[in-house]
Amino acid sequence: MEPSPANDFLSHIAYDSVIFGFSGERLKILIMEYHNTGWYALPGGFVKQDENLNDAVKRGLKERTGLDKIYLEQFYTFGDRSRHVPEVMETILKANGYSVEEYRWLLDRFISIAYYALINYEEVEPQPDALSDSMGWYAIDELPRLILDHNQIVEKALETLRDNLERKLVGVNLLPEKFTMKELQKVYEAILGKKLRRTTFQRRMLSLGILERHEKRFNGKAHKAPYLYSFNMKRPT
Amino acid sequence: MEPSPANDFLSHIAYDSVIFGFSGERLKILIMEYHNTGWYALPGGFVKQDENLNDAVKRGLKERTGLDKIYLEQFYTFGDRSRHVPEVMETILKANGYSVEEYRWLLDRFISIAYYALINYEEVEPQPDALSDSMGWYAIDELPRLILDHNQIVEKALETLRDNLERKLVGVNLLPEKFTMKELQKVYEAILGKKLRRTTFQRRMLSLGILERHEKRFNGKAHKAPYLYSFNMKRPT
DNA sequence: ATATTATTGTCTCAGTTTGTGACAATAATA
DNA sequence: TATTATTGTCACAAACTGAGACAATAATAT
Repeated sequence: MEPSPANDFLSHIAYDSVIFGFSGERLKILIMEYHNTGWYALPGGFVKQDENLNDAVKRGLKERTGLDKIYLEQFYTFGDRSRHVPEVMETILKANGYSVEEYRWLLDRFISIAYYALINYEEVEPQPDALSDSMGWYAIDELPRLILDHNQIVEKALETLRDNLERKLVGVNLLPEKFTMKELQKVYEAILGKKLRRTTFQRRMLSLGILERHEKRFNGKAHKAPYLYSFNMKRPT
Repeated sequence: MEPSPANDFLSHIAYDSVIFGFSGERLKILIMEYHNTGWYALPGGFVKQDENLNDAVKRGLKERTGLDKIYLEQFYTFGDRSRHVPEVMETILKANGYSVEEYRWLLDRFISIAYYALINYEEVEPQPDALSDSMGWYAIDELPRLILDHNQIVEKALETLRDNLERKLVGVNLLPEKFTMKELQKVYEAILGKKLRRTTFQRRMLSLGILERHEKRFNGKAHKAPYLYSFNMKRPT
């Protein structure tokens, strides 16, 4: 997030984003580390007075990843009182040399609207924000402890992603434009956390009629080369 | 909603609830009518400073319906700038004789967290709030025009309800404790907006293994009496 | 008592989808 | 030219679904 005079933003309202990427056959998310605290958190931000909520999230995503057209979905709004721990933000501000006076609004209680994003891992150059000195990928089963309720937020994001996987075919958003059937299967397996049967998976995907088959990809490996496919539908924004 | 000094509530944050009931073989929702305006709206409210978001919604639901343990689900948070039309709230306040000065915070921009609730129609005694003179049931295909984006909110609630119907078996929450298979089928048909095949429906419901069969219900009708069933799982809160 | 009526619970059979293994095709290597 | 690892497809069984048939049965009419 970008500290700024209070009146630029709607008070009490924040968003957090769980940005999924896929690499090395594993599902990962982007985590920020705050300066001088050893604390980890989800990338997030605030909503400007004259800005749509969804646009605020897109803006933040663009700043952190450089990407414009990302699969993005709102999945839950977290509003428990217990997520209000002003000491956390106070410590972060101090560790960054910001005046607690000037940014007092950050110490208020916030309700956070949580989004998850699916991106092509290879296209991203993670950009830490002003308060954090790094942003990096963490496999979802090897996350550090995150501040506040951010671990719960990730948990719920994963749940939702799994629920939506079959119904909305979101898996393809984690891959490059063209991909092999095996790569697609690996994505599904990483999200669901279980192995799938190759023949059944291939048959089902093909029967959906939304994959377009292209040329083969020759890997230089000593076996039959797989076809490349692309997703053949307008992807949701 | 209950007008009140600004500092009792979190600014910029509201909730709206789409309360579904089932009666006369139709799916209906509770709609409020504001005093002296002819305007209709979803029942909603605000979150107290020291209150969990979910508890605020439960509190509001209790006030409007008298019911305590309701199936309740958060489904989307609406945050477009376009939903900020201060003239609407101003008119409503004036029409009710409230001082616009004192309740100026109500004219601010609000982000609304939307919930849907499923209740047993017969148990409810709708209670209008201070600003409205009536609250009544409207069939979902005969809704009046609602203020702001409330018609869209209902639309999205319905979509979500339909999506969740099969996965979460929420249908039973609209019926009394014990119900016949035919009644359950009518609920499903009302939600999905289409007829279902009796035998297939019955077979599927029974195969789920979550319905408990009880005594028959004798309607006094000249035909075989149906069994009563009850739902045999802890219902989500 | 007995026939009639409307609805319910269950079964059957065909058609479709899914789980599972088999197998030929094929890039690169030995 | 044989070998190797994988890919695309098929075949068959098992499970599930759509659609109709039919007996069982509460109340009413005869």
